[in-house]
Amino acid sequence: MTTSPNGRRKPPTIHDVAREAGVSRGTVSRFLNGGHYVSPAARTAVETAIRKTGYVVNRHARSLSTGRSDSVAFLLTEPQEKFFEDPNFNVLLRGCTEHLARHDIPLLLMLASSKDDRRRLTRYITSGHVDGVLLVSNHSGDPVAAELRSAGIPLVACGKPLGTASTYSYVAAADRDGAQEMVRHLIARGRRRIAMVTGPLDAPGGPDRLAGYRDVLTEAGLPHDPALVVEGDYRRTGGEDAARRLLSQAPDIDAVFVASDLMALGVVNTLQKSGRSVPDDIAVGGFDDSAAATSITPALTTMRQPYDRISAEMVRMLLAQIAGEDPAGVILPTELVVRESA
Amino acid sequence: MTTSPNGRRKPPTIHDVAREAGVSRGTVSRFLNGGHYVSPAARTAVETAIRKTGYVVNRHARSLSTGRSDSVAFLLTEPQEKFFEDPNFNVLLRGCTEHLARHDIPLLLMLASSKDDRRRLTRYITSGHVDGVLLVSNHSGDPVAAELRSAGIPLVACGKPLGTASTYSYVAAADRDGAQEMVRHLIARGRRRIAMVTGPLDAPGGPDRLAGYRDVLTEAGLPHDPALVVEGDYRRTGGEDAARRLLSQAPDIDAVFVASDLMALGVVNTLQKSGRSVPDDIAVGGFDDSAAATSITPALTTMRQPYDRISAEMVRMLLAQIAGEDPAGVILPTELVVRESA
DNA sequence: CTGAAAGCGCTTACAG
DNA sequence: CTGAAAGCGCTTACAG
Repeated sequence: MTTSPNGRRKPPTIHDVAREAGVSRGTVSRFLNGGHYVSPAARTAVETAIRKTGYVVNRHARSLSTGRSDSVAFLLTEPQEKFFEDPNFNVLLRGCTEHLARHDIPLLLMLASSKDDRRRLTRYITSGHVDGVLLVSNHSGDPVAAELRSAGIPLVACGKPLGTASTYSYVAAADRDGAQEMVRHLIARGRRRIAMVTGPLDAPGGPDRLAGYRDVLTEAGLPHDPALVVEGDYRRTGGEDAARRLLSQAPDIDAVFVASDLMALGVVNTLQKSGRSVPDDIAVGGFDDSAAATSITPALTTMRQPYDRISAEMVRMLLAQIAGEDPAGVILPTELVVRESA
Repeated sequence: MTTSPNGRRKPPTIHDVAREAGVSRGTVSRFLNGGHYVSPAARTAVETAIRKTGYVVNRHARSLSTGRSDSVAFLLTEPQEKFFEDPNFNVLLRGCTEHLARHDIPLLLMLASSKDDRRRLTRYITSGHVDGVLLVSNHSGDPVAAELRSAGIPLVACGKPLGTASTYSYVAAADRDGAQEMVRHLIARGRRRIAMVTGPLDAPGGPDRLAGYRDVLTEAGLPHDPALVVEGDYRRTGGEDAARRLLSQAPDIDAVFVASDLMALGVVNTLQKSGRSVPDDIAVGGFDDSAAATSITPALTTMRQPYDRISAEMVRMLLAQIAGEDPAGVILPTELVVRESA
């Protein structure tokens, strides 16, 4: 390490290591890239030299040479920006960061709020600055996803894309099965007049959870009353609005299945303010098992989404795709977590 | 754009632009880097050529050449990992990402959970992979911060470092002033037996908020009863524990100032479960004005931390430092937000 | 104001 | 198994 005029140390290069080890730079590079065609003696010498010099590869140089960037983007597109206020987001972002770190791959966080952002980021990504994209976007037919795919960028989305022609990979929870299980649980608790607050129906998860709810009503021989279903927006305030509407158009409900914990918080709050007791008067079941679930009284009974596994799978699939594998979809099971609200 | 064997498009290079514009690559580069010493004619030709070719600079090549990476790290170190579950974290992370995006600088998210992580990331950073670091670490004398600084890496921390010898920049809220204002508010509401749940006292903000509380007790001629002060950990469950202890060692309190909203949620919950009404029996004041503040009933009266400004300042200061400016500290004012809990 | 050329630190056929 | 050398796409003194 020499010191440059500005006081910052100049890191050792592959050249320093080669000199130290008494081999050529090519040999050092080969050692760095898997160690094929490197003799034991050379390997030892290089290992020692690396330790001695404190050498760390210059990724810019490597990237320039290989054409790979060895980094990936975590992209949040506009319609899902509110997800940022959702505790699930943290779990997902954190999981992805950690799993990537194990492969020594940095994560670039990208937020596409405006159309301008979208254009800028699409350009950035398609210019080869990242090897692939972890996409959080609930928008059906997100233009970004389409553009990225058509540019050949490896991509894994969180949530099952709506529409048929999804040409990209995704990882999702078993939304329909999970919804079924929750509604069955509500019925097992003796509830018969079960309402539902759905997520946006044009976003992944939305229609499937609603379908699961309907499946079980039919299965149990319960009537399908349109007054029982209200569309929400995955926000707490949306839950409050939904509960108010439900209370006015179907005041006799004895349970509500809410498609997200955050909305469920709003629902419980509004219900309690209106004088209803949860779960005695009205049972409430959520979806997610986010940190929010245990933040209220009564603690929320909910369907656990395996966000830890979801992030692990997203990373695994993205790396596989970067390595040349074809896109695929993965569905992970949810799990009923019974607490106090239902 | 030509198409390579693997089907991915090969992006145009500066060479393509130069050919298209009928100038040398040097001229294109000069145009790209500020446009100095470029004639109007050349400028126009280059602009047209860039548009026509869809050219985007290859940052790896640029970085290799300049020695700058044009990216920064957002680093969360171990003691503060729990911050990840704090809604404030999102606001901060998001703000930093957005402000950096305006300068076209990507943010690399880094989590240092273990000692291994710390070593790996320190190496990564000091090897010139990023130009600077936005640090979220509440640990006094964080070894990472010290190492980074001694390696000459530009660094801006969130929160005022404890200890005297802080050689790095920071942005913090006016913790002591804010605490004072909240306690004065409690007193103005007629409260006299005011308890406090502090943050960790070995972390930024902790001691200052406690000091502010004490300032006002003295100022109001109120006694300093050790039974009134309990140390928390910035988590919701920590708030619950603290409230339980308070209730047993000082059952006659009529107000609690809690050093964070998340802890305040736990405090309110425990208070209510014990049969106390908030704010009638016991008023509760929080700190942060995070999303959590309005998630409970009664809505939390709290001190607003200007996280939007904090992130803006952090980015501004980091870029200034990268450009050669000396480190500095910035303190931003807080603001009382009166809701229902006090 | 502009071009030719060196150099940034790697990887990777190519010859041996 | 190994070395010499070309090449990745930029920037930046240097000459003009």
